[in-house]
Amino acid sequence: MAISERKKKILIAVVEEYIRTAEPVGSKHIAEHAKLGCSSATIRNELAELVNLGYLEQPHTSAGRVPTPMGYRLYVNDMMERQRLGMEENEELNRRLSQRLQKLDDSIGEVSRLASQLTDYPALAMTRQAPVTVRRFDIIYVDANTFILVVLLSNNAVKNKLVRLPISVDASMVQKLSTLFNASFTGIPEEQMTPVLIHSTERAADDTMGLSAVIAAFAIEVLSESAIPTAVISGENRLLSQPEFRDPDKAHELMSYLSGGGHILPAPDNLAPNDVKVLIGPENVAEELKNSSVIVASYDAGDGTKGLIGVVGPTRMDYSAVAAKLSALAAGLSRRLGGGEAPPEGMHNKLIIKGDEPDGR
Amino acid sequence: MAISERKKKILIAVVEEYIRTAEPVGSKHIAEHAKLGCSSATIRNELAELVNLGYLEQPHTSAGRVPTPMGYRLYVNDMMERQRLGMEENEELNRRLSQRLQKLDDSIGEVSRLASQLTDYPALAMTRQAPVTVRRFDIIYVDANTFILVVLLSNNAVKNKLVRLPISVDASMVQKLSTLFNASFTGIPEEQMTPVLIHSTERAADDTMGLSAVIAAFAIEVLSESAIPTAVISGENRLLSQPEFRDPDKAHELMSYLSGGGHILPAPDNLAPNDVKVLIGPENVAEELKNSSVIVASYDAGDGTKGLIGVVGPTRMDYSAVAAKLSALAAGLSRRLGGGEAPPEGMHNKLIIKGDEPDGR
DNA sequence: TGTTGGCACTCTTGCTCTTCGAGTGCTAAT
DNA sequence: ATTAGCACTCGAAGAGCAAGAGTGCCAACA
Repeated sequence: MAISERKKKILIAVVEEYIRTAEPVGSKHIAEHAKLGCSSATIRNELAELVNLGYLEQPHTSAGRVPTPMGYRLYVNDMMERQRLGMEENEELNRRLSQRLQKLDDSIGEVSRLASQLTDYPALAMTRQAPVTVRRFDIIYVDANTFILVVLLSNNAVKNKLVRLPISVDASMVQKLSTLFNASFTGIPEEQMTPVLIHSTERAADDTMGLSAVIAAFAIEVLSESAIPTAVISGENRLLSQPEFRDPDKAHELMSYLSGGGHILPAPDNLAPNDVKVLIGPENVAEELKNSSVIVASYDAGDGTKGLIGVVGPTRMDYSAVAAKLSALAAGLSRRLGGGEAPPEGMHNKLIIKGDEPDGR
Repeated sequence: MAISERKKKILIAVVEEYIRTAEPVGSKHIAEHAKLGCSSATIRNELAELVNLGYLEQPHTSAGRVPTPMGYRLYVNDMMERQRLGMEENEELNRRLSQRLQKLDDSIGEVSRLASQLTDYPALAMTRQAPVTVRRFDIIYVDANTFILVVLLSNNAVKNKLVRLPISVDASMVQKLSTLFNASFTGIPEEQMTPVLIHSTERAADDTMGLSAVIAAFAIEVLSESAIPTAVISGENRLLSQPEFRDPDKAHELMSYLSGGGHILPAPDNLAPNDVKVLIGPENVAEELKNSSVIVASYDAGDGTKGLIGVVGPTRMDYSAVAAKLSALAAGLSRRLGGGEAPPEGMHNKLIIKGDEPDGR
């Protein structure tokens, strides 16, 4: 159903004013500020119709109007100015982004923090790995009781583990095992690392001390860790600056749901890279999010790995600004992490450096 | 100044009841519940004196009494029942602890989360590394354009990085560099990895492609990363369930201070391992914490690395229970991470609560 | 001297009642 | 179709009031 041009303008005025002030918007205000050439009475009539159509509602009879989720949806779909970040702003963003990605660990956490800082809402970042395999095993012999396992994964991540043994092993055994594992454990998914396979490797190497089991266990652990998507949320406290969360119970409910992890973000794959998706109020599946909105952008980290950056806020959220920022952020990430083609702007990183992971224990 | 036995009992009653209910405690209640053989009038007299002495205060003339920071301090120093965790509870704790420490990465984050879950307050964990050095370099040659840098640090952590080069290198060069770095870059602190040293290595290896610089940069990066203490906070949202943070502004203030990082915890070293320290209200240095209390336990992660686990809450905090839990957690961590000698599982170390000068200002 | 019952006093909390103002819906005039 | 005008509604804010909890103090008592 098409609605008149004037209704659109009025709806826009209500949504944007409400986003700005969090107060119900009255007809008088619109008449004065949105420059349509008509009086508040006319606008009152229009507003009444918009309420009938379901785009607006009033908290009580003698208050101004507030957008419904349906109203926001119409606004987002058809009317929203698709903001673009200014040049300086974009550069600033990219500067901060590359600064953070240099950190050794936890780049996903850094991304999440950055998104939250930029938008001033709680933000959430996750990556979902395409199924990975081990591309290569290395075993560094440190001393008779100690060696370091290093595996290079198909997504170019490197994982390692320091292994200490109660008994001593000689270097040749380690060498032999390394060769065997590279022969039969590379390129296969976790499920195929069966006890049978492990056992046969053990025999082939004359390994009486269960080293094969240790190595295989590590491989399996690494692969299964990579399979579960990791999500990091940050900036939860920013919720509290929103007037709709002045009620500590509401705030607490949502915040503990958020800290619970990343069931928040929608299906990971059905988003084209650099696409931005908006979920308004009841459009969210989770009960806890029915009064909130979520904006998600996806990026492509190369090697089939997809990532999402999302932001959570009240339905009265600055969709336009947040969408623009997330979109720019996702684009920046895709550019930096994504497939081989070198980033156009990156004169400074001659070497393309890809992740690592510490271990410690 | 010594105060009478009865005053002590009354103070204890007030503190514990207030901790439980967050409501000012009246004389009648004490007369009925704390079984001293005297009437509410007597208690009123005693309460008035305790107010004069500065241990209690009343929000307004006709309300019950509430402990002052000084009152809490006296309670914590002299009167608190040193709680000990029950056997089952302790086992449960250790079970959950070892479960979490198995995770590949981010064990400090897991510790922080566990502490927060156990105590139901926001928790913070950090480690401060003793100065580390590289114990060993390994360079895994993957292909002509790619190799993996692996360094083993003096604290047994292993760090790695995948390096891709725009040009090709042969394996022998990599081998040579590896030997050279092991000869001159191991066992030295970051400051001694000077451009001069790097340059001389470069010449010694006939390295015209700046590989030495890449490797040295990685070593420096790793060492400097290890030097900065990392702190992870979690469970901030639990603040919101405390009545004293029903005011969203107060909650927001503290929460954003907390997410800001770990300036919260006090001097890291002057705590003996497994010691517990309590900072009450104004005893905290940070302005934002003057109305809150902090309980910290330290543990020894071996190799000179110290760690802290802390919990933040309102001054009306269950000092006894939280101190017991943190102490048990710290003991568990020391046992698992710490140097060779493992304290026997069952016997827990003596719980020492270290007082602070009640001066505050 | 320390303890206790009693009583007047104080101050918060929760309630109702009122006022005020913003914003509406409707009607009649343009 | 628009507009001015007006009566009406409803929430927010404040005043006033009663109830209740808890105190401080005094006089009596062991």
